Amino acid sequence: MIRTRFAPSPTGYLHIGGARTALYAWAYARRHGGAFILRIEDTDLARSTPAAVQAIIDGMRWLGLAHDEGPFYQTQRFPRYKEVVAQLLAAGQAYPCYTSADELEQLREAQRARGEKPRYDGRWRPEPGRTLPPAPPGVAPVIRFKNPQDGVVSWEDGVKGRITVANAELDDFVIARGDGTPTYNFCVVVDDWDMRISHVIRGDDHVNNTPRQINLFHALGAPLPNFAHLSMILGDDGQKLSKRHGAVSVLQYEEDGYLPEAVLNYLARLGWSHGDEEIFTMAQFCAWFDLDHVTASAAQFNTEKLNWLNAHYLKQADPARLAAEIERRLAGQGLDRGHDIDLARVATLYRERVGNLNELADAAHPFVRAPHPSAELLAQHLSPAVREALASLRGKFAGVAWEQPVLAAALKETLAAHGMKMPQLAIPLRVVLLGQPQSPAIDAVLEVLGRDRVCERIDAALGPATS
RNA sequence: GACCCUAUCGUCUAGAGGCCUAGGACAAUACCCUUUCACGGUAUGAACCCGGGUUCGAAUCCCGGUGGGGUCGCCA
Repeated sequence: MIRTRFAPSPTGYLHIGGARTALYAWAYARRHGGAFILRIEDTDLARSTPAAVQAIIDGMRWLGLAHDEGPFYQTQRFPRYKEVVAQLLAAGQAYPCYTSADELEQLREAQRARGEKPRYDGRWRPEPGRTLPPAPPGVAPVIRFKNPQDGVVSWEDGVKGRITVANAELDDFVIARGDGTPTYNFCVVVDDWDMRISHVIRGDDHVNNTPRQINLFHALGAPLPNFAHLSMILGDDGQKLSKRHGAVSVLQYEEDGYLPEAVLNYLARLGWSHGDEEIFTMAQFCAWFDLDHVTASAAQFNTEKLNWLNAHYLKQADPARLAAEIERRLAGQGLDRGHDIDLARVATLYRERVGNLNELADAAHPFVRAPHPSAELLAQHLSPAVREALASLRGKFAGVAWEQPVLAAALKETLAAHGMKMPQLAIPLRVVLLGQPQSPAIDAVLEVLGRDRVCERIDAALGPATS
């Protein structure tokens, strides 16, 4: 049974890198008919917040990455961790350490000065034949894991291949703090063991933790899961993503008018490939996804390609769905009431010309509220000849059947009668009706706008002087 | 600094020794389509980090260099 998990720490929102990690872990489980587990790693009581938990869950929901089990919270598993710590202590595989934070800092400083890798020196590590100093009174010790000192730890990483680290590089890391709460490297192991995780798919930044965790698995007599480390995603500018720089919440993409399927497709393709396939559904992705084709090197985020995918999905999106999205956005501007425009028709008209939902809502704007083209714009487009043609067109519009072919015919008659070419009349008409010189085919716009609005707007533009 | 990882067009990538005069996609440029602007279509330019090996033959394997990234917390 394949079991994967996504294990974010709730210290912030779900960003694009986390989303991709979740996506790959999810797809891997789906691909193999396994289970995808959501686990909230909130052992850092000081930094974890319920709001962040909610933000992560909301982000996952927006993307449609449903978990089969969980969410599990590490803070609710403290008794279990305590039990395992006690077990390790009893077996002599962990020990209390009374070194203070200050002493540790001094130690690291000295090591750095000597050009060494800063690490705990094992001063409280019990060894046969070694006498430890008496425990300082009043100090609550941390518990450290007794890491093997010889040999190497080696594993076959699902994306990076064989990775080998010497135990001499590792120190005895803390598994429980002075206050008794367990720490990350310890909890992950106990959880992955208890939850029978078969494939640990996570960010690149955990590669260095893996050998320690493997040693812990061994000490616990637990079976080893497979590990796969995804390399990181760089910003559009090639710089590392951080809260300060470019790392935005996936929900920000929702705000910015992206469709979740576009974001998902983009993320799927960022760091993984299936030959030349660029556009595919999540069902296809799940059928194809494999670790072998995940790239080992870092990938740079490219907003333009995301935009292209978004435009692609917009073109084939259901008009009713788009109408709801437009409505939601218009509501945000207080424009959702007092109109009888069929927004689904507006969406059909514009969905292949815009890049995102916000642009779509902007395009719908003049359908819902009469535009106010500036005097300059009107002056620029409404020459006397144009006004004349417009007036006669207005006359035709009053009595004609309101259907696109009929409207097109009326337009052509007017053109012929006034010796004009289509753009000469269509562009001014666009300015008058929508407040801008570009739009979809003018006859289609006319039809969706409706007779009343069209006539009102032409009248308003021509003013009382013309009749 | 130490350790670990990594390196194909500007970007995402295909490529698992001969199929590569290196393929696709985004972006760029040009043209076509056209009722404007888009969309769409066609075409063009654009890359194997460097140096050594191994081999009849290397983008592909090995070593070194360089660049990039990660980690070195009683954070996760």
